[in-house]
Parts: sequence; structure tokens; C-alpha cells
Amino acid sequence: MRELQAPKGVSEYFPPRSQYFEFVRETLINSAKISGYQLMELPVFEDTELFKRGVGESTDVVSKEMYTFEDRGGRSITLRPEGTAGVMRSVIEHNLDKLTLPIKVWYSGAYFRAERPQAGRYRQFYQVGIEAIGLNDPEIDFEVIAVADRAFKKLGLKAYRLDITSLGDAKSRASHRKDLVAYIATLDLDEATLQRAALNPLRLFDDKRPEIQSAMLKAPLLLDYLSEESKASFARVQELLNSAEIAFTINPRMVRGLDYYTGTTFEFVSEKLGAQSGIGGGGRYDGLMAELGGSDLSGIGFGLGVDRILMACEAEGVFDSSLNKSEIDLFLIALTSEEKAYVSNLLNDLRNNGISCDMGYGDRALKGAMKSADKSGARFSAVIGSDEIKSGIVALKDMKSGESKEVRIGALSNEFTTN
RNA sequence: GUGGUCGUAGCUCAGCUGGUAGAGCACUCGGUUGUGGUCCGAGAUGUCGCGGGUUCGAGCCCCGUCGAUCACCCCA
Repeated sequence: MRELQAPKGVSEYFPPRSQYFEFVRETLINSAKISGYQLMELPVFEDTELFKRGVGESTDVVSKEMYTFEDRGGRSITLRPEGTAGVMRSVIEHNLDKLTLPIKVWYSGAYFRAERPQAGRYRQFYQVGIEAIGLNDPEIDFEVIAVADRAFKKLGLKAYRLDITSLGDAKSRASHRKDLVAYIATLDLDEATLQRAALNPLRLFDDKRPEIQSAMLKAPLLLDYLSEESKASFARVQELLNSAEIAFTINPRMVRGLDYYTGTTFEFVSEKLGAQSGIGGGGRYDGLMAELGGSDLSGIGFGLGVDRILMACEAEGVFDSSLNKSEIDLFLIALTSEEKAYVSNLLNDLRNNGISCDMGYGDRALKGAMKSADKSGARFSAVIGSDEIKSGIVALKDMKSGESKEVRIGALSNEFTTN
């Protein structure tokens, strides 16, 4: 073991892969921006109470996966395990709910869950999320799903599916729960499973053991208990998805891990990843804001897993030629150490003019410097020795064709401003 | 948190039934004086994850530990 290493289960991105990470994240963010969502930048740690009340104490996330510690003032602090609760807190705290509705925001950053790491599951991971607060319309449900889907399509992803369901309103859920609990009581289950069922009976639908799956086949489904209103709203969401040609599957057995979901709920699943295949998910949350002490506004949002989406992109090979290796236009080489200062100044001037460029040193091995130029991905290179400085003319070499042309050093920046 | 697999040069890995380590790629230098990507030649590189044990002797065996990975729980 090295003396210093990253804490267990964190993901890190460095060149060259970091450019793909950045590309994925920017693509996700852009999809939100073009739909009218605005940035919300929030703290990565919050009062522990926020997550207990917002996410729900019965959830695994809160009961056993939070990074919680006491700060120097004796306050209980938790590194955020998800994004929605923090957004609600901030909206309430700054009275944004008193402004024009809906509030539409996006956010991006690191989230923390103390789970056993696995491919695609990290203790610090990255999400891009959006929230649309203050409107309970099927149109906005559709919009939120479409923002995610558009981003995935823009990235070039194909092997993913969208599962949706509706958890209905409070009344629908209550009557379903009664019947479901009664049904589960007739099953012969082990202690651990019974305990899970007591916290949230819906979880049994998600159990991967075949005997549980078959036992749940005849269990009452929440979708059959939806009120007329919920049913109509869910139908409208489906119509909108259909006309937008966004393929989806209704999955009445889908269960989300956070307690606050109500109404339309959805999940994007990649077919190219292993067990951790959920690349994004979200849904409507009716009571959350009131629960946290704000106005009784409904909202809907999603969280997209940047790490997993990046892995899905790699698995589908969408990056082949879609990205440039570098953002550098020009690579300058000082032939010997004599010219270093001159080239350094020239480089600085070019950069002041907005031209992306870098330099290398020839010293003894010009070959090595040319290799650096090649690896930098720069479109052009130019070697500068005493002759060039004297004449004021350099041979600007096109690295792709290998051809070069003479250019006055003073006019170098004009070569690039045109593109 | 539970269980399985794995941990050898920067990367991907080989190393037979225990005798103190290799390959490919990458890297550095060179193939006549100042031009990369192909080719040829030469070279550097490892406390074999870490700690302990068994043994005359361990990269290969045993225990622990750290990490990765796969699955479960759960989820992005």
C-alpha cells in the first residue's frame, strides 16, 4: 500500500478520461439549460436533520449509508446523499417559493453514500439533477423525463430503457397499502424480509430472490388503486411521451429508494452495465416541501448518475471520434534553451489574443519536442530558433498533412482568429 | 454490512509441482548537422499491495490487513 491513497470507494477522473467525464456532465447540464432550468449551487453538507426528515428515516440511505459527523460547534452534519432535500431547504430558506412558479433549477456535484463500493457504485459519486417546483401537471412531469432522455440521446446512448409508474396520491397509496400488507401477511417469509416489509411493503416487489418474485406475482398493484385524477394524469404523461417518441415501459413493480416519491416516478436503466445499472431516476414529491417547513408545493425532479452514464457511454462506444484530443491550436517549440524566453513571451501574447497554445523545449532532442507537439493534439506546430527570431518568419506546420507554410511571427494570431 | 474472486514494471498481463522476476504497449536515447505520427536499434523501470508466519529458501503455501472487482442488501 502506498503511504497515501484515496479513501475507499471514491471515483477519480484524470486525463485523458476526464475529458469524457466533462463532456458527459456538460451534455446533461446543457439539456437542462435549454429547457429553462437555472443553476443552483448548494453546500455538500447539511444539517443531519434535513435528510432524516426529507429522505425518510426508514430508508437505507438514511439509516445506514450517511456520512454523519459532529462539527466543532457540536452540530450534527451530514454529507449530502442526494440533492432534492437540499434544494427544498434552500428554496424555503430564501423564500423562492414566494416568487413566480414553477421554480426550475439544475445542479451538479458530488454526493456521498457509505456503501460497499462496486463498479458503478462509489462512496463519492457525481450527479446532475433538476427540480421543477410548484406545479403539479402531467406536462411538467413529461418535461422532466424528456430533459433526461434528450441528454442521453444527445450523448448517443441507445441501449437504455425508461421504466415509469405512478405512486398516485396519498389516498390511493393508503388503500393499496392496506391490501398489500394483508396480502404479505399470508406469505411465509423470513424475519429480515418481514422487517423490510414492515418499513415499506412495496420493497418486496423489488426483491431479487425468485421465490419472493413468484410469491409477489399475485400481490395487489398500486396502479390498480389510483384515483381517477391520478389515473388521468398518468395517462396524460404517457400520451406526451408517446407523441415525443420517447419509448417507455410501465413497470408497476418499480420501487424507488427514497420515501418522498408520489405520483409519476421513473427510472432510466442501461442495458450495458452490471448490477448497478440505474443511470438516473426521479419522480414527483407532493408532501416533501411542507414536511420541511415550507409551503405545500408539489415538485418533480431527477438525479442522473454521471459516473454510470460515462460507463454506459464507454460500453456503447459513443466516443470514437466525437471528441477532440485537445483544445490546443498551436504548439511552439524553442529550438534551444536560448529561445525559451522569446517563445515564452510569444506564447503569452498569443494567449492574450485568445489563441490556445502550448510550448515544448527542443534543447538537444527536437524529435522529442515534436513528439510532445504530436501528443498535445495541436493542429499546428512551429519551431523557433535563432533564424526565425532574426527573420521574423516561422514555418507553420499542419500536423495532419505535414505541410508547412511561412508566416510572419507578428501575424501568427491571424492564422487562428478566422476559425 | 454479508459472501466469492483478485492485487507482479506507468498500462495490460505471463511467471510450470515454492529456489530472490519477464513480455507487449508506453517511456528515454540513437538511426549524420533544426521537425512528430510508420520502421529499425539501444536503454531505464519493480521493497511481486502491506504486515506477520511456515520453510534452508516464497511472487507462488498459511493468517491478518488495505484496496479493487463480482454478487447480495440498496442505489446514481
